[in-house]
Amino acid sequence: MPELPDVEGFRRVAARAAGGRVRRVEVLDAGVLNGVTADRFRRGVRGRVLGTPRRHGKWLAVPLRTDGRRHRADEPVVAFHFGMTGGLQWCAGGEPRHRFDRVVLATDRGELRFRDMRKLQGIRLLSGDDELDALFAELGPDAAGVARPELGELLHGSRAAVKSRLMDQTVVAGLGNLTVDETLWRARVHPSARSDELSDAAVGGVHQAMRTVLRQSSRAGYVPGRPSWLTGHRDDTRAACPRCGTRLRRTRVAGRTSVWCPNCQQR
DNA sequence: TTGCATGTTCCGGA
DNA sequence: GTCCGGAACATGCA
Repeated sequence: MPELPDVEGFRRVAARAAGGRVRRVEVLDAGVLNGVTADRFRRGVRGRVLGTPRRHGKWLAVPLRTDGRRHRADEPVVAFHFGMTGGLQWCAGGEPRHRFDRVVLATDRGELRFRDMRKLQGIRLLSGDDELDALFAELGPDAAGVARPELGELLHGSRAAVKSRLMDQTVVAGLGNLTVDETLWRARVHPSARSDELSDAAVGGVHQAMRTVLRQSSRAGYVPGRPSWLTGHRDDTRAACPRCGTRLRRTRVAGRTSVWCPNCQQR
């Protein structure tokens, strides 16, 4: 599931764990650790206090501290990426483990559990803020905060299909297949339209639609399948456009299944 | 059994 | 050399 809104939900989950000291680190499947051994991960995290979580795009960073009230720049940071199937859970009541729980950070107050079926990206242990900054520097601006003029420059900088441009995390960070389809449908822009050929009005429409989609989805912690949204109709191969009633189309754009309305979103 | 999945990365052709 | 689209990746499910 995880796109920006889902990760925003995971940030709120992690915020519940903030302030807790990690008493025990359980690596149930080291396959989710990226660039760090289970041993080193355990040693790096155990005994430290979980700080205020920070999200950029689809990444979630949890700074750690040992003593004192604040995380210092030279203290480690745990960075989570959830791939397509990952998630974070806060369990304070001794709930039973899930079969896809891969890493558990147990504090005095409860457990933060990283759950992931497919193990595509996983967890990194960064040595400090420099490494975190370097990681985030590879990404474009966060989609929830990008300003319209900047989005215009980013979109106009490429001849690629607007959908693949918006999905490119080094251009704008946080959008995925669902949020992009929803955004383009709202903005009435064809997913295969060339990014550099979008009019200023189209860029403005994309920007506004993106902000609305992300704001409302982030509040829920997922992209809602409301009747008035496109997302609720993705799985129905015969669904009609919620806006005009035309039969929706499903094609592959930028290598992913894309749902769009041939009437509302003309090239 | 087959195809598909809301993630990223890598390869090859234009 | 750069850019872009598609395949590949690992795993479970409909």
